Amino acid sequence: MSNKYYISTAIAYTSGKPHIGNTYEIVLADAIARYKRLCGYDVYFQTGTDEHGEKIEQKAADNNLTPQEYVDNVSKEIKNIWDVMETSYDKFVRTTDKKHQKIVQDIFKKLYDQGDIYKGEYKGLYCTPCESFWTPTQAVNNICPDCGREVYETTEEAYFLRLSKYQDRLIDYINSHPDFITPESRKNEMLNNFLLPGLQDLCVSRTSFKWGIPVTFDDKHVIYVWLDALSNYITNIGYDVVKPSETFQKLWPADLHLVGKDIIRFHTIYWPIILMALNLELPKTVFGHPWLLFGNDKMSKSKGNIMYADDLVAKYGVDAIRYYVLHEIPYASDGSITEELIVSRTNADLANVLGNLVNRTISMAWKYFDGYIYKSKSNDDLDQELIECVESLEKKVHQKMEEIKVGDALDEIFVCLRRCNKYIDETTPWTLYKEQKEERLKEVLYNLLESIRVCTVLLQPFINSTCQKIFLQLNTNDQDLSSIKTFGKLEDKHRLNKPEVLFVRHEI
RNA sequence: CGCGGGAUGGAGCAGUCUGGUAGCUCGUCGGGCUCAUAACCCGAAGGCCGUCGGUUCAAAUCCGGCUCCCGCAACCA
Repeated sequence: MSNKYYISTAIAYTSGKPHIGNTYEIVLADAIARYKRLCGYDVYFQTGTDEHGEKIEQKAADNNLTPQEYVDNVSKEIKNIWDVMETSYDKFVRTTDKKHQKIVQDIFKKLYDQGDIYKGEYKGLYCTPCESFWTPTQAVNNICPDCGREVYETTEEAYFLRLSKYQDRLIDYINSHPDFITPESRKNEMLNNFLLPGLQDLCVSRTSFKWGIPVTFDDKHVIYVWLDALSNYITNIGYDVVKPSETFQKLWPADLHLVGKDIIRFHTIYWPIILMALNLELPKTVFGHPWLLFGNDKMSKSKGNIMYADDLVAKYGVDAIRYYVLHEIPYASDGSITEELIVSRTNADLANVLGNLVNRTISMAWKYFDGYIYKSKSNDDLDQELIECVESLEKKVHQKMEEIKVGDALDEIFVCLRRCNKYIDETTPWTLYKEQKEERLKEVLYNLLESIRVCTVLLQPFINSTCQKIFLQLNTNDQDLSSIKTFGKLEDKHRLNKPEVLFVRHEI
């Protein structure tokens, strides 16, 4: 029984620097990947960049670079942002990798040979800057609905993927696998808008530009985006049209594809059909996550409301930004980000609830016992209430994470942290100290420190750096899930390190 | 009548499936405490749960009409 877990993000398009909304996905994937590792899974976490297409060709030309030089730069920039966000991907793939290109060519040929790809003609209204075709109802008055520029009637010889052939199989699959597309509203969209009315075949090649993977048997054509980009999920883990590797056998099918809601269609219709045509299993779950809006508006350069992850991290710290995006996007509806919101969220949760709790508790341990802690066996009602809250936490977090409700999982942990702050006021350690109730004071501090430790163990997937700082202050190596199965892992007569402020408060 | 999601105290959300004193975070006001990062804890004010009608002993919750907002609507990262 393999306990592998294969999680992916969509690969980022190298048309420019990704903004905080684009960066959300990698952070979300990272939190899930780290959580699964904490749970003992053998996790494989893949991300990367999608580097072909006409838009890239033009951008490169605008910058007086070759397309390869251009994507090398942007891919590096994207990878850097992923690193700034402290994401723990196992592999960063690029669609310009030789190996990927070769296997995509093999896949294209295989599908052609077996009749799933055929040569035809594409006719439609095309917007060159947007690199996209539009239907007459979309492009009213021949104006591109996306950029407002004029579209032109174009006819192009092209290869098509026979989607209709697999349509009924896919509908059955979706209906019999309720977890395949989440959230459920996305599933309905796919079924009602595309599958049930009947699929048109998908155009999978272009002759209008060169920057793409060539079709081996017809050199006018390059392979168009989706067959190239989607295949990254298998080409980088050892897929081969003749003999897939052992690694591939172990890792495929993927457990979770994380994608933006804008490209859910490609991942839940085109990709499954490509896989069916290759006679491969389908990924277990595709999650179409919502977006991060600036206030109520979509982030865009023309609106001038773009926020970049690296700028925000420089200003507020990586965990403040990770916490913000993970907490703020509920599950099915879009989230919102502004600097004011970041500041108030950071102050309220990270500085006031978490940071201050850790600081005041460790400060008391130093003030009253010179940094030593003493294990107790307390049975006070107040203690029991706190301990129950802490002992039930892992299960609650687990449930939320299984549903990919990361913000809710964080909320559960913060309920416990708030409970700790309340416990301090209930037990008033400073009074115990004055009244020289030393044994009780030891108990209270122990319960607090152990509660903090448990919460910290569970916070690791989300804000790892901060958790490492807390563990250092607690001076403990008990950081894995097995250490929180029973309350009371911190050892008797253990000595803490000095307290240090975890999050400074910001002014708006 | 294209499909789907939503409308809950000042803001953001949960609760709706499985009807029965409307809950959480932030904000406001009052109080407490002093270990701590002007933080923490307690209390209060503030909602006819979008609207109209129906079912029921009882509706935020079930059924129907209406209004408004949002997503999707095919080769767009």
